[in-house]
Amino acid sequence: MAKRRRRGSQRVTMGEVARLADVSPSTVSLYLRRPDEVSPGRAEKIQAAIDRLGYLPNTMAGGLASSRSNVIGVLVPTITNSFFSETLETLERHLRSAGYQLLIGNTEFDDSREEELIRSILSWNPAGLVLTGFLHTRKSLSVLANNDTPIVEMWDYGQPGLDMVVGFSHHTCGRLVAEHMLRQGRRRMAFVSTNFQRDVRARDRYHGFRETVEAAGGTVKLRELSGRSHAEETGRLTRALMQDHPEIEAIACSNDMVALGVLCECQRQKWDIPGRIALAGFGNLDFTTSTVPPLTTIEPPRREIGRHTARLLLASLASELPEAEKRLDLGVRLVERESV
Amino acid sequence: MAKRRRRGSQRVTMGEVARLADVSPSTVSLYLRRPDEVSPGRAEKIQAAIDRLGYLPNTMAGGLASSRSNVIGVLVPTITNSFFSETLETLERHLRSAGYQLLIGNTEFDDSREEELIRSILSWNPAGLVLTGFLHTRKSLSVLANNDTPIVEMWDYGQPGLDMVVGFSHHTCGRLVAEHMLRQGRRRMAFVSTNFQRDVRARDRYHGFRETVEAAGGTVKLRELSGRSHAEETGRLTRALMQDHPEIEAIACSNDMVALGVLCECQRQKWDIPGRIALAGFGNLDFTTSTVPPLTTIEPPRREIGRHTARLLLASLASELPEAEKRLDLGVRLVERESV
DNA sequence: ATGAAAGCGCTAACAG
DNA sequence: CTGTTAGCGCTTTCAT
Repeated sequence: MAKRRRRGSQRVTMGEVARLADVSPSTVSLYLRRPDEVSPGRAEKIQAAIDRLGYLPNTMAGGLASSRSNVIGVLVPTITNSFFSETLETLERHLRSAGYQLLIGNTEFDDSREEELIRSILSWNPAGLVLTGFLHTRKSLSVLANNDTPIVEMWDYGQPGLDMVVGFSHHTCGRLVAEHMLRQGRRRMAFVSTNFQRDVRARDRYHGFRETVEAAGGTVKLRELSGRSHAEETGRLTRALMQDHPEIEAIACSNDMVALGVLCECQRQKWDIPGRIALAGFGNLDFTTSTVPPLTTIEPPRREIGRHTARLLLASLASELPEAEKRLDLGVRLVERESV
Repeated sequence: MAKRRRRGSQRVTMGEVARLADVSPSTVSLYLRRPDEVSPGRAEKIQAAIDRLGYLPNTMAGGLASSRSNVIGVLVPTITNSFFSETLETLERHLRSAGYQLLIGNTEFDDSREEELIRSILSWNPAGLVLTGFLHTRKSLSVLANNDTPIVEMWDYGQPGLDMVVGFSHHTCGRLVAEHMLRQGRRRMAFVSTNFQRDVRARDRYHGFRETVEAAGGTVKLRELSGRSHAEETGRLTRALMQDHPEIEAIACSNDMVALGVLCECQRQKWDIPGRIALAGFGNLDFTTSTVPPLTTIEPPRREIGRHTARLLLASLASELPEAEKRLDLGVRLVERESV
């Protein structure tokens, strides 16, 4: 049944629909875009022809002719991470219901890959572009400058940005955790983190943490994983950390997965949390409510970022976004549970 | 500097490059596609013009003219799930290096959304299509039948499929866990699962588990979450389960996140694992090595699915795939740790 | 090796 | 409300 025409792009064209419905192609086109501007009788015949032939419009032809597209490019460091993937999911939902298609690119925390992806996405003539963070290569910047596509930089806040910004301050996250631990009387602290090279935002959180702790007269030992959060390495690092610095009273982690690794190691070593040691994460992942003890963490506005990014993009596309509303700090919230 | 032409699709065209390089547009086109078929001198001038103007080819125009595209559509139930997202990441890497762009769609475990997405992706005239599983609406099937796009159905195995298949048997996963538990002398079992409606594959694992246990004279109590794995609900369900059926000696979970919830609840209730109760998950997520005790689980070939899906697609696109190699069972592996 | 010409399938004025 | 007429920016024969 299938496989009739090899290399057969779109099988049935608008022209064929038009012929079958006995109207002109432009009427079909109009019907597809603004159905109620076509007389009911013809509309019906056109729809019948479409169904009969199984017609699917050719997006490329449409895009070329109208010189605009319903594509929105989104670049994230990795989709293998519930932070970004939940943002993506929300973004997709909102944008799709407005008729847009996401073109998702994985930069793998690599600026030059981002550059390549920006080019590749721009060549689709996208209606909008969403990037993660403020860090882009000089070349990316110049490509972007030559382009009037609306851009949202998300998941970060605090720098001017290229166009629109939707995020929050990671520095503040670190500060909030530090303040909370200090309040509980802890002074000797450590920060266990995924690799800073991979994740610049983890570094910002670290800086916020360290500055706050030190300003209060405390100390911070840093332990950086070699890559993404890896459970075994986290355990090993934690063990070594506690051996080298048995005085440590609190550990802040760059994210909840790392914190889970630390927590398990503490269970294993019978270091009571929060008696012997306090522990905090970042992300408020689902499991943090159920660990023993439940994990104190930071709730980042993952889905809100998606929602507002979509909103700003759509407003910008409709030229309805005043300059003053182009930057949005969504803020974060400390979730106090029992581990600190 | 920026914002010159509003609604200005592509700023610089191939024609302008051609003019600046003093060649014809078709030579530029040729240079872009097969650089070594133009004379070195002109090639150089063309490249200079491209750089000078910051030319980016218009993908839509190219696609329309050649009536083929470098798009490959991928439909997954959710990207918010490391199973699919790792497959996606791998798939993307392999396909991108072959010059393809992924168009990713989220079906949200909803057949009719899948149908809509299939149409939407097909309208891009994609070079290939990747779907998750075998379950599609009748309409999706008929749209697909009218189309000669290569299709891979992934993450499942055991049915004929539409074209190519890359996956593994979820039924086998359930069986492997059951056999392992039976071997350890357990008979009274339970299966705690994410919602079957959302995840048909979890149901297959359950069936594999149940059939094997019952064939050996054991029993299986089923507890189904109302949605995706939710830590609090998992804890609640586990507590109730153990209260209603204190005789239970082993719990198999539909995935590792659920297992983590159960494990934490057991810690909380001081039910020794595996002494009082054995526990197994599915997924071999990173944290499973570090929990106390480490979690026995099933390793699904997440990244292999991505790799082989890319391989089959590419081979099929090059018409180099014999019928016999269109179906691939990647198998799974039981990872025995200390929780069973 | 290069260029001229003819579209790809659709949209967007415009005229009726 | 409907049809005619031009393209959108590129690729692809086919000559040269």
